[in-house]
Amino acid sequence: MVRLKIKDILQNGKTGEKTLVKAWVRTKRGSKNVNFIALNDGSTIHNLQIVADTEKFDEHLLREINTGAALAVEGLLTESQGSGQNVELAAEKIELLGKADPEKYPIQPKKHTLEFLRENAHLRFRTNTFGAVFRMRHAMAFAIHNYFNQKGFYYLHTPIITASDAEGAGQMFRVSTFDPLNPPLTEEGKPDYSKDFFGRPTNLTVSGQLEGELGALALGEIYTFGPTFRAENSNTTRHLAEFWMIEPEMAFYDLKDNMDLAEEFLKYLIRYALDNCRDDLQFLGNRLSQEEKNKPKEQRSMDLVEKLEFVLNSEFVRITYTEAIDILKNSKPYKKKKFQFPVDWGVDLQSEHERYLVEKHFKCPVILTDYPKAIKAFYMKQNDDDKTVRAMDVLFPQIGEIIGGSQREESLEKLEKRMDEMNIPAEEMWWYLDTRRYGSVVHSGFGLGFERFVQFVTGMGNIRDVIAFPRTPKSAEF
RNA sequence: UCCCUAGUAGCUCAGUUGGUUAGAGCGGCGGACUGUUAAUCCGUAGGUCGUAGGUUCAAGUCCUACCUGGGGAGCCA
Repeated sequence: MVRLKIKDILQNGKTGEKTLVKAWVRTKRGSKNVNFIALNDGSTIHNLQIVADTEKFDEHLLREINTGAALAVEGLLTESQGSGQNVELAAEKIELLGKADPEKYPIQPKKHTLEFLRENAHLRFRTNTFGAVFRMRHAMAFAIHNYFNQKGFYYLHTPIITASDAEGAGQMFRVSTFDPLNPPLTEEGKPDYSKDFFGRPTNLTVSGQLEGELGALALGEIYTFGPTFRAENSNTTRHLAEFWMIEPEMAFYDLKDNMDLAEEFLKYLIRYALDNCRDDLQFLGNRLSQEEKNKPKEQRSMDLVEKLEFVLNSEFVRITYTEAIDILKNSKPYKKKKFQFPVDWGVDLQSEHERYLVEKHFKCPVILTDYPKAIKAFYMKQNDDDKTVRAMDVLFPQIGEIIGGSQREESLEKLEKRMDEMNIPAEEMWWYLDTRRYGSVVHSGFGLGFERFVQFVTGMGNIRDVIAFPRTPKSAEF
């Protein structure tokens, strides 16, 4: 007999049909004559109710059907007499596949805090919340590939181990096969990396962008989607030491094309979520408003589905950094000295400033462009004013910068000059500079932090709750 | 890394200005109940009060250090 997924049973199951399910017990209730077992197999947020007449089954077996246990149940699908569900399974055969000791199993049918579940990350998939989050995470990953594939982008696998730290995007994790207590030494007494595995110092990648550009300048449009590593000692709800990033890179795209793509891309993903993840979104939305129901009304966030629809239907505001500074300088919080950090042309915007622009002033996603060159990376296209570069940051409500990108500098001369100014060793980057040497063209790209996007779309407040096994400072369990 | 905050039963928390045998709800277990919806009712077990020092006649409560969690900031995606 073929096992059916609970999602299919609830959607297409016909009453009167013999049905087999294999799943885990969420709750069991019952009286003398009948037991009700709520089963979940991960295919949907919804449970299938099993009805077991106590006289049909061994008392010992029924006693071992506890929360967390795995069952195979065969029976007739019937119309439900109760009000919580349309159909239920009248059990004829129950096999206990794996028991779960109720004295020890940590996930009990009660409200658990996210912090507790994080410490039980190996079992938290079995909760409604994390089931919904990880189904949605999958859907978003799938939609990303879908989007780029249908636009003719190629999925490029850039290296995870890299010898260049040219991007300077923070601290890197060293990759080495040396015995830390006893590395081969040079005559000066330093570790002799020429004897290490790669014959040179190597690290885990902080970005696939530079390699991505190499691909784009031949294949046309590429994207990367892979793990990224930062050894920063960041302890926030939006940082991980290991996270996933999407980095499209496109030949012949200028900054406007880049912005258009970023906006269309984000909207595609949001629409995909609304079209394909309704039940999970509904559940996560309800969870959120439950959590916030004690907050004063003005502090509550918008309903999750409403928020997604709002972003989908709004046009992202596009302004320059310089215009943003003007707006901030004329803002109420600035005049009342409410901002903690200074606002002046040339300084990087702080999250309080970004949040003001997005949440208070424009009340919709904002794309900021043309930042001062001093606060941006060496590879960004320099404007004719000699002060700014063709950078773009997409700012979202609540999470701030979700996308950072730019048009890339295609002039070899300008790029070399800029690298020299910023003390970036051009010799080591000969392969990158070769793209500007041979057939250089206008091109652009951006990076999207996958977990931050999943946070946005699920409404989860802490980034550690949208990745299965979070890696953060002092934390690499599981 | 900095600032704030917390660590008491499996979980969520209470524990008065330091003062006898450390409490509740949920969960667990036992029982009752003719279809329940995280069911309900009755009963019951369960705690070296994060770790190490210190102050005191007396520390869950005060002090110091460390560990871990959470919130905010910085760095950034």
